[in-house]
Amino acid sequence: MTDASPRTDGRSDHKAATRQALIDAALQLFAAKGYDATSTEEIAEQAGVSPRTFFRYFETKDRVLFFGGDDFNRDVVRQLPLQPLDVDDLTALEATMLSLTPLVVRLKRRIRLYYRALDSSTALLGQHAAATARHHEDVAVALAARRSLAAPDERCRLTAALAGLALDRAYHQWLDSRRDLTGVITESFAAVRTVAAR
Amino acid sequence: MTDASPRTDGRSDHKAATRQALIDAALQLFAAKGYDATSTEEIAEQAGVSPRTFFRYFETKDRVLFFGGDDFNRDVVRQLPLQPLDVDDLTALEATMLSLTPLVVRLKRRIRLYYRALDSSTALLGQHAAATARHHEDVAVALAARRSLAAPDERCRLTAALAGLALDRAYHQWLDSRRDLTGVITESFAAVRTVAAR
DNA sequence: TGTACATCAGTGAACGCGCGTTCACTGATGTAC
DNA sequence: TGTACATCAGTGAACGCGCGTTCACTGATGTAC
Repeated sequence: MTDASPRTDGRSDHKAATRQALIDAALQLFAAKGYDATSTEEIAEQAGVSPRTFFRYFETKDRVLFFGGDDFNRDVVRQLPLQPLDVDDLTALEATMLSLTPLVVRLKRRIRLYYRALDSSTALLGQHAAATARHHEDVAVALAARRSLAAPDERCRLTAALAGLALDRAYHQWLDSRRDLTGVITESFAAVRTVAAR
Repeated sequence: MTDASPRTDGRSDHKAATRQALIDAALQLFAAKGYDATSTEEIAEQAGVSPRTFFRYFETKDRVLFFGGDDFNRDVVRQLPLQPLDVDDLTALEATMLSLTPLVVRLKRRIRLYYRALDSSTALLGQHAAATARHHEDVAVALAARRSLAAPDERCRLTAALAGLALDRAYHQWLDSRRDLTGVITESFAAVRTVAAR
C-alpha cells in the first residue's frame, strides 16, 4: 500500500496491483468460506496468478490480512502527545481515537471483512491477539512518556488495555449497526467508566 | 481428569495414567521448546506411547493443554449467585474470584506452564482467546440472571470482560512474583476502578 | 532512435514437514457361566 | 475355580492435505550508450 520508494513506473504499478488483487481475493474468500477452508492456492487462482506467487508477496498465509492495523496504532501513539496534560489518561486516549475516526470510517468495508475472517479461525484470532498485545505495549510506552516515566508501569499498561477493550467493543457495535462511529466510541468509554465505578 | 463414570478398575486407571502422562509430557516439552517446535510424535515418545495413541486421547494437538479452564469458569458462574445483591456487579465478580483462589493456588505450577506455552505460539493464543470469549459470555449470562434480565445486555458483557481483564493481569503478576494471589487480585480490581475514574 | 544488457515479477516442479485420518490388527484385562 | 468370550487400550503402516521452501527458469519492462 504505502511503498518505501514511491516512484511510479510500470513495474511497481503492476506489483502493487498484484498485491492488491491477492488481498482482495483473500478477504473475499475468507469471508465466504472461512480462513481455514481457504487455501493459498485458491487465493492465487482468484487473483489470477500462480500459487507460487502468493508467497512472493506474503511470508505466510495470515500476513495477507494484517495490513493497516500497525498503521492505525502508530497514528494513535503519534497523536496522543497532542492531548492536554490536565485530562486523565483514559480520556486522553479516547480523544485521540476519536480524532482518528475519519481514517477508520473510510476502511469500514475492509474492517468488517477482517473481523468476519477472525471469527472463522482461532489461528487468525491468535495473530490478532498477538498484534493487539504489541499495540497495547506501544500505547503504554506513549502513556509513560506523557507522565514523564522512563518506562511504562502497570498502570500505563492497564490503561492501554482498558482503552483497547473500549475501542474493540465500539468497533463491533459500529459494524453491527448503522450508528456513527464517534458516538459509539464515546458511549463505550462512558460504559467502561460506569461499570468500573463502585 | 473428572471421568463421567468414576468406577475404578485396572483399565480406566491405566487409561487415566496414560492421559496424564501425555499431558505432563506436553506441558514439559512446550515450556522447554515451545509449542510449535514440539511435535505430537515427541509428546507420545516422552509419554512412552506410540505416536498414534496421542490422537486417541486428544482430538487435536492443542486440546492437550485445555483442561481445567472450563471447570474454573463453571465454578465462577455457580458461585456468583451467592454474592449479595447490594454490591455492584464488578465487586461481586471480584469476590467470587477471590473465593475460588484456593483451587487456583493448588494449580500454580500448571498454570505457569500453560501461560509459558501460550507465549510460545500464536496458534495457541488463538485457542485461549476463543475459550476466554466463551467464558466471558457465560459470565455475562450469569450477570444477566443476577439482574433479572432474560438475556445479557452490553453492560453485562462489558462487566464480564473487565473482570476477565483484571483477573488475567492479576494472574500474570502472581506468576511473576511471590506475592499472595488474593492480594494481587484485590489490587488489580482496584487499579481498574482507579484508572477508569475520570 | 536503436541496439545490448540488466533487472525483476512471475512461473513450474519437486520436496520436506507435521497434523490428523483410516484400516486392520494385537494383546491384555475384565466378565459370563 | 477354570474355561470361553468380549471388550477395549494401544499399535503399525500408509495416506491426504496444505503450508512453506528451494532451485532453476522465462519473459516483460526499464536503462545505458
